[in-house]
Amino acid sequence: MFACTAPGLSAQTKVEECNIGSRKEVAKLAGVSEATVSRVLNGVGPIREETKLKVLEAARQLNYVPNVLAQQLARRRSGNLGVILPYVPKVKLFSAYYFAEILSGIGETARRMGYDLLIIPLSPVEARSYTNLFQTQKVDACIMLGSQDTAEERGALRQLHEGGYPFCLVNQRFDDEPFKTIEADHVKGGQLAASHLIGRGCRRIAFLNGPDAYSNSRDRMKGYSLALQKHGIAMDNELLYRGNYSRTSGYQYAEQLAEAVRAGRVDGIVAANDRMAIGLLQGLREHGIEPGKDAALIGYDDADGARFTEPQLSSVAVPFYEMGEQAAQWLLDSLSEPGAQPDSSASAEGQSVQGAGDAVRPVIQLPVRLVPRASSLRYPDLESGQL
Amino acid sequence: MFACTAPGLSAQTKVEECNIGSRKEVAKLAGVSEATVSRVLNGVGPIREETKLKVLEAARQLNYVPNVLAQQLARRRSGNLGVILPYVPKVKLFSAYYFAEILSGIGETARRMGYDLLIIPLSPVEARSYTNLFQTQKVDACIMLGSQDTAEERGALRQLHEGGYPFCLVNQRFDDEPFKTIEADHVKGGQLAASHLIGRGCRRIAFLNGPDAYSNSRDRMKGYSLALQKHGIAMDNELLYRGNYSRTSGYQYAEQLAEAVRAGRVDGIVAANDRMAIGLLQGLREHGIEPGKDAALIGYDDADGARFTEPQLSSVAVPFYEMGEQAAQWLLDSLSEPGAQPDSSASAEGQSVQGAGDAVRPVIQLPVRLVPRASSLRYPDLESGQL
DNA sequence: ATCAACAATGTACACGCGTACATTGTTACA
DNA sequence: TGTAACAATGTACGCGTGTACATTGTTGAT
Repeated sequence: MFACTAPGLSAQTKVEECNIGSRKEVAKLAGVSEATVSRVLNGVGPIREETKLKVLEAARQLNYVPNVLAQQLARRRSGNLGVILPYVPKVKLFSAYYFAEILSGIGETARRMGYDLLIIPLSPVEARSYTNLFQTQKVDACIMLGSQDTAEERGALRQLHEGGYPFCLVNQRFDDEPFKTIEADHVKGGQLAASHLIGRGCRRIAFLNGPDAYSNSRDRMKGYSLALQKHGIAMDNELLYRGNYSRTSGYQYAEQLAEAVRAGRVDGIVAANDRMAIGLLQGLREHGIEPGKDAALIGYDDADGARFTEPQLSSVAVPFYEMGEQAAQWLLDSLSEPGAQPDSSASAEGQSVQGAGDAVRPVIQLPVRLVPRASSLRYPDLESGQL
Repeated sequence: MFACTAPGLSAQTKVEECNIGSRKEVAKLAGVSEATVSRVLNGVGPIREETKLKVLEAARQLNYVPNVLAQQLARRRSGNLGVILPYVPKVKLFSAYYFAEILSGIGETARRMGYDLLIIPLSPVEARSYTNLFQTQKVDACIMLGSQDTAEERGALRQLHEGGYPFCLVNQRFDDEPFKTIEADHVKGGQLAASHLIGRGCRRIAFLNGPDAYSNSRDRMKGYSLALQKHGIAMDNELLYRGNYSRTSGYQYAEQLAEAVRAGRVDGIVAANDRMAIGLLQGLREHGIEPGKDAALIGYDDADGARFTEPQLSSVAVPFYEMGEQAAQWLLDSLSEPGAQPDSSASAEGQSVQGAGDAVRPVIQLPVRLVPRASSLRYPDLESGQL
């Protein structure tokens, strides 16, 4: 009847029983009560060694595996760590370096801590309510990727926080909100990028930024402007461009920027991520501008692709993998803390926000690192008019 | 007491009750039995319109959300689609174009069909037993990514199949096994790649392949050799190289291949994936060989990076996203089929293998597509000795 | 000898849901 | 008018665990 009665194939693994025995059968075979079986398998309470062995042997013999679903119900814990992926039209999220790295970090940590990863791609249609996710008990905690600072999102997250549900944002900070957040020091990153170009002799530095709905966009902008200010270079609004972090959106500015470089109005470009930078780099070359020579170009993220281009793309490395690791670690640690009432952390952190303190704001910032490559070499002696 | 009693913040969303009411409370408020509540919410059996409204109103008022854990237990279905990720040392899997695309496809389809994605990264230590996953009821079905053809893996999958657990392999075929499989036509792909180079005038075509543990490696090899044979070019074992699909492993052969090109022993190179091709491309250029000019180079997969290089990399596009979609679709469809006994498909397909038939082998093959770019241009007039 | 303390185990129930079966009220048709 | 069919709902139980509490047997101190 069952497949395990199939003939010859794979005598490799001897399966003594094929259908999954339940706890009851184990108890009967071992000659003890179900409770004892449970205790043995969970290592709870004092058990006579002999009994323990009997139970374990019976379990082995029946090929017993506890039903996780039932455990979850009884324990009122799913053992799942949710990962929310935003819906971005026409973009395959996993394919973005950024997401892929963070997910890897989360996945590894979750595995180590005995949690499973429940991936939840947001639907484009349904209203954004995260509480539902927790109410159904599908997840014990949740990590939000790629969320944007919109009123709707802010509201949904507040509701979550007020409900005392543990969650953590990665690479997106909501100012004036007490949300757990892991991010990188993008102000510093923007500063590093711009300062690097300045150090290479650039004085007219364009900045191709991404949407302001991302705190990291705003942070990089701040860093860029700090760097200029520090070196006594005036900000020029004409040199600020806005893309959407796609390669295409970088490519689209190529003509305009090539013209500006040729006219001597731009001698260096900071792009807010590598995808845009790569698109831009290719476009510039098509328009006869050689990055690293006619103008310096630096990207951001230090994605794989930065090493594929010609010339190779200077960038700012962001520890996405580590950010994922830490987010998961932090969140899962907080679950096993003493005051693990869903309420506790909410109210505690609420205090720190109500009060003066920014000190206790639950935001962890990881450092970024400049990665200079050929695209930002730029020989100052080849200024403009060279072509 | 609860966080929802917090003051001012976010009057945005009125939550009438904060703690999750259970079915019992809804029943009481609506003045019906729990069974009726259940029926209304699941749309089962005939219900009087008036009762239905009463129940729905009560549920709304109590902010009732069914406990998924309990549903899963009662229904004996988790509603989770498992995705097994192999453990590859030092490789962040999500970051591979290949995985990212497939996962996106799976994710989208799963979402559409009401399933959640349970990501299961294999641990490096524990023995490879997949049955446990099903026995614990964590997943209803499972998609295997990146599995290799080893004795251990074969055994584990057989066990799964014999247990009647529904699973599906993606981009990896186990010959002589009745496993559900979605792959691409890599024989054709290898043929396309090699034929393309031949069409561009190449006659001494090196092949940088990946490990033979992957069926797609073997298939491409077959395609490569078919193409040569078809054009009357003799196979030369000296021209076969073996990498591990990493960029580094491509880079490592650069010196050797540059030398061969220079010596006129090689005028075209097929690489079995883009990562190796990109590493190779960069290495070749460092050694003074210009792909697309001194020799033709073509990669495989048509990853993002293929458009980043200089010259841009010719490649063979593989519909990874669609493969993910179809795998998920197929698997989830099969769950709701009439003969949805875990046993049925196993025995049925077992037949087809015991018998003569290869016709019913549950393998779906998707087409691949040549994507010519600059790296395979190669002007025949610049044969060898040009440098 | 008595009784407290404790080890070891069994009994009983809760977890929150789905659903088979029983029950009641209504309709239609003989 | 009797009855079969059916609509609408309630009752009762199973899903497979975890665990509080009860029970029994043993030990050690009084």
